[in-house]
Amino acid sequence: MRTSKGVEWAVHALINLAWLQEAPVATAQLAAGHDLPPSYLNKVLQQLVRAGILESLPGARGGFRLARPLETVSMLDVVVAIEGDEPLFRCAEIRQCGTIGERFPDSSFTRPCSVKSAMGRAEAAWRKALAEQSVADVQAAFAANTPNAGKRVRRALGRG
Amino acid sequence: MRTSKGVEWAVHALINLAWLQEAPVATAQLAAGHDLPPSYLNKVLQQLVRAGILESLPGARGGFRLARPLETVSMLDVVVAIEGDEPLFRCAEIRQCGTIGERFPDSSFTRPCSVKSAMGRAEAAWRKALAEQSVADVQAAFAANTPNAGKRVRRALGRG
DNA sequence: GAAGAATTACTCGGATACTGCGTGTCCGAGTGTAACGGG
DNA sequence: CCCGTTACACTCGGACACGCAGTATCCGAGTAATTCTTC
Repeated sequence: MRTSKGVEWAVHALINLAWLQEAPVATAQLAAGHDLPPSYLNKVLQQLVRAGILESLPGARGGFRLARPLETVSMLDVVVAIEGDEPLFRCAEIRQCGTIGERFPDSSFTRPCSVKSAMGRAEAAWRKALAEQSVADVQAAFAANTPNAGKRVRRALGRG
Repeated sequence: MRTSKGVEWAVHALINLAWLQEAPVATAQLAAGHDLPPSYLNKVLQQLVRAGILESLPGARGGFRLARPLETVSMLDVVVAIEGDEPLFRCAEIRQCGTIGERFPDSSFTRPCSVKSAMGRAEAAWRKALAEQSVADVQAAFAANTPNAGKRVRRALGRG
């Protein structure tokens, strides 16, 4: 079990787009910025568009642009946009199957499975921690580590 | 991204083994208990043995047995035993690559990646929640939902 | 010189292959049990 | 009747296929900018 690479790509792309307020950036430029396969990055960005985080502009001089400020985009929003909102732990209800499960009356299974509940509590903690961090926070931490981050990014993308 | 089925199987198997204190149980019996593929369940149980949670007894009348009481086994122990201790989010350090990454001096990357840190905080919360719940707790919750759970399991496995 | 139409170049978007891991299955090595024969 | 030996049945353990989701790629539809022609 591991998160797909798309999450890391998406967050970095969002931060880079935030440095370049307004101006749309093409997939090829963003991909070259971090040595990523352009076509696959494009698919990731499309998922962010469907989630309402980005907006796309077609045609020449087109590209992707932030649909709303990063302060309003949580890390959970990004993860859900890329990975989908399926739960990490999907209970198959095996407690109800087999020679053991059949020994219990159906009324035993009206309460949720205790294994599912335990895993669900941990997953809720994970989601909560993700929801409490905005991508803007991550951008700020990045900027704190590296001087002139915004300026460097703008120059690297030829918009400085 | 989703946890493998083996986690659910492992927890149920551990709880069932806990009802039958001492007596070793063969894979085939545990598998029949919840309608699981025996050979694959066997592989899962082997992983629990390597983690020191179960112990295996070869030969006729052999099988698997708890190596230590479930109070000392956390849900995190089970997840790590099945899924491995790899982090959920593996940072590829793409921040250092490409036209953008190359614009930053190496000294910028002595601090950990902010994206990695953000994802790591959420993962830590997940692990903490898992570590705070023992499998015995889950067993207790299961027993609270279903009357005579232990007796039913022992009868289903022919040890009643 | 200005306006409009055709052309061009560039972009996104989805349809199409490939790879790796989770899933599932099979067979062999090893061991405790039981049966059997001898004392 | 008791003990040693032999054969057996059962178990785990690891080696071998399969399928699906994540990964990666390519090509077509559509649009804005540009160019050319005409007035």
